[in-house]
Amino acid sequence: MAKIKDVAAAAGVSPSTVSRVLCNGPVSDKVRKRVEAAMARLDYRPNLAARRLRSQHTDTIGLIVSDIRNPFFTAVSRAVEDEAYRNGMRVILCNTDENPDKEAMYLRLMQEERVTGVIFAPTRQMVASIDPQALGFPVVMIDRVSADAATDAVVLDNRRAAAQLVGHLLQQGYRDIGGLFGNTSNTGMERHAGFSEALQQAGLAAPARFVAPSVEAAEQAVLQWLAEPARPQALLVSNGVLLLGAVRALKSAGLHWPQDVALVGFDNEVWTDLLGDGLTVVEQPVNEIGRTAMAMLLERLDEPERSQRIVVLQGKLVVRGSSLTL
Amino acid sequence: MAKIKDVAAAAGVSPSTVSRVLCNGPVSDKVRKRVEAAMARLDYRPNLAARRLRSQHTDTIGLIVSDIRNPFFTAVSRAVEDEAYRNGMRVILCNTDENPDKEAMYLRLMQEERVTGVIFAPTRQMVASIDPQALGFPVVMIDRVSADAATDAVVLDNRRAAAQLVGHLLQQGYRDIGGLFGNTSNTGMERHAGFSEALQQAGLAAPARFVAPSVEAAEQAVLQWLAEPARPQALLVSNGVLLLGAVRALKSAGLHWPQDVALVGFDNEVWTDLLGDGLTVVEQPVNEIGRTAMAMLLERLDEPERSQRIVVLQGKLVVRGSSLTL
DNA sequence: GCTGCAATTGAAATCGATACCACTTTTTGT
DNA sequence: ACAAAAAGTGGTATCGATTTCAATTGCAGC
Repeated sequence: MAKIKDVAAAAGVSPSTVSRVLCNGPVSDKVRKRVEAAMARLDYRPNLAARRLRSQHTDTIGLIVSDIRNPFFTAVSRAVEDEAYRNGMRVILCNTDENPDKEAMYLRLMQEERVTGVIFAPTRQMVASIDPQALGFPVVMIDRVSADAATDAVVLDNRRAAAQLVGHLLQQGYRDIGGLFGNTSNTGMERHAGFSEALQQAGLAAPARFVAPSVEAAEQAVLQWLAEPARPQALLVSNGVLLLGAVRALKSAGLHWPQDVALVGFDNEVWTDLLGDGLTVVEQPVNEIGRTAMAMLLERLDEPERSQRIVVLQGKLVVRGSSLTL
Repeated sequence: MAKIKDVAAAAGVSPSTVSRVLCNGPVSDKVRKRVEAAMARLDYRPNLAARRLRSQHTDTIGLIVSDIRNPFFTAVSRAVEDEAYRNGMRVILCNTDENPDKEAMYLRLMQEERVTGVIFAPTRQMVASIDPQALGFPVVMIDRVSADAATDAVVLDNRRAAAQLVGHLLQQGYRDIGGLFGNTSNTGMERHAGFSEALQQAGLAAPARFVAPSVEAAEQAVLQWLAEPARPQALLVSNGVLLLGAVRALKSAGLHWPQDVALVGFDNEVWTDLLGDGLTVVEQPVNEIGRTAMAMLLERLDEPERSQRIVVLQGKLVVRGSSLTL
């Protein structure tokens, strides 16, 4: 494979000049044309490893999520990647499966890659221990931040979104409302907080359960809950994965919404409006989350010393049949 | 950030020795311990760019798909990434949006990255023009290969799968069967071939339509088709994305399956068993596809001269309510 | 105690680009 | 027309690791 020296020889110039052509440095048009012709003739491809080593910038960002198969992360990833490539950056994607060991391992990998920055959806254990200073690159957290995080972040207004769902259920006449939340992420905790507050303000109890963030765990929990005598009239479910589990549970128990139990949740996944009269959900602005995270990372790189910033985005309540009046 | 020289100085050895510790070369236990202590003390992280440049292997593979938001590719990607990381390799993910220009651009990027190999789901236009020799790295194609491809490949037995669906519909008593296929991928073409053959063998017509691979295009096409007087009794839809469009179309037209029209398709997405009595589909072995593709890439790297190999996997017919007897 | 071989270690070259500096040529201003 | 500034070009050092080769050490066998 041709290298810069070969191109230089073929074009009758120095390697420096070829490099300048590559980087849009000052080169006369005549020479630039000759060099470009030589590159084309030799089918030259600059070696990015060499370039990164010498120039000390990798133009690469890390994107660390729990599981790309979660449609929320799929959508966010896609938005991040588009925005990254648009800015001439590469993305390294990592799945942690909510496993703090994997998180640590991938953060280490990011250091070895000398990434320019990282966009990270951390588990609850990890949130507080992320220190961009020690890591050596800026971090933008998404989806699961707490107030004590030391980085920029893009989050949904989880409390408010949960409260909105509760408010909607109250307005529809429901009083016995249960909440199901993921136990590994801060997001679950915040949604739980919003859920509790809203119900307490209404003077109602706020029975909540916490499960591992998997379809199966949610399905089992819901099955069990609905089999109990004190079954809630309505169920609020904290994210799309758990919501799928809840739907499966209702289906296998032969229960229907909203007659047997009303169901509301988070994440406007493609199937939520196909089921019966549709599921009422809070839709997250997934594209905006991804785009914003990438934009914040770029801004931070531009201006490393600016103060920490947290962008809070609002969800959109999408009312469908699963939460109608009894 | 500490470099190998600093570690060497701290441990009182030469950089060569540190490098040997890093690469499990021959080092005495005593020295190895000292070096490892020094690394830990300095929080040393090897610079992968430097390592790649010098060692001439990047341990990185490219994964080029049309859109990670397509659940089929999501699942395959995840499998590829797991298998890659398990073998100490990094993955660079690219979305081409079925756009040949983007495909070319990303292949070029892969050359600049000096990737070890690429796993690629190409558009129909691209399939024949991929030449691993010219590219400089081995390629394993997935999902959309034709007989004239010059690379290793992992594919579903698309003809047979389509024929299976048709056979199932025939057995259930359907005779007017229409097919909807994506017009950008070879996969669509093969499924169409299997569909046509099966119907011709039964002495029946095989009306088929081709659309852009998007939910919207499929929805519109199905709406229009079902509004025509010569509406088919059953519809076979070529992949999960189009299937979603078809479901939306039926819903908005107020039609029900299987009474108004039977519906079968590809890709066992999470929502296919939640709708009514469920959708009959062929499930692709997504994990196996990803794992196998990665494994084939590794084998090819191990043995560059071995003859081209195509692994054909079988889909699994999952019968549900959408295709029951009239 | 000496020889020979294997196991360790170090010195220096190298991977392929960019950065920096110095030098030449061209352009600009007066 | 001349000085000063700007533009264009080449030479060389350098990024941070691995690799190669040579040198040293340790140890077994006699």
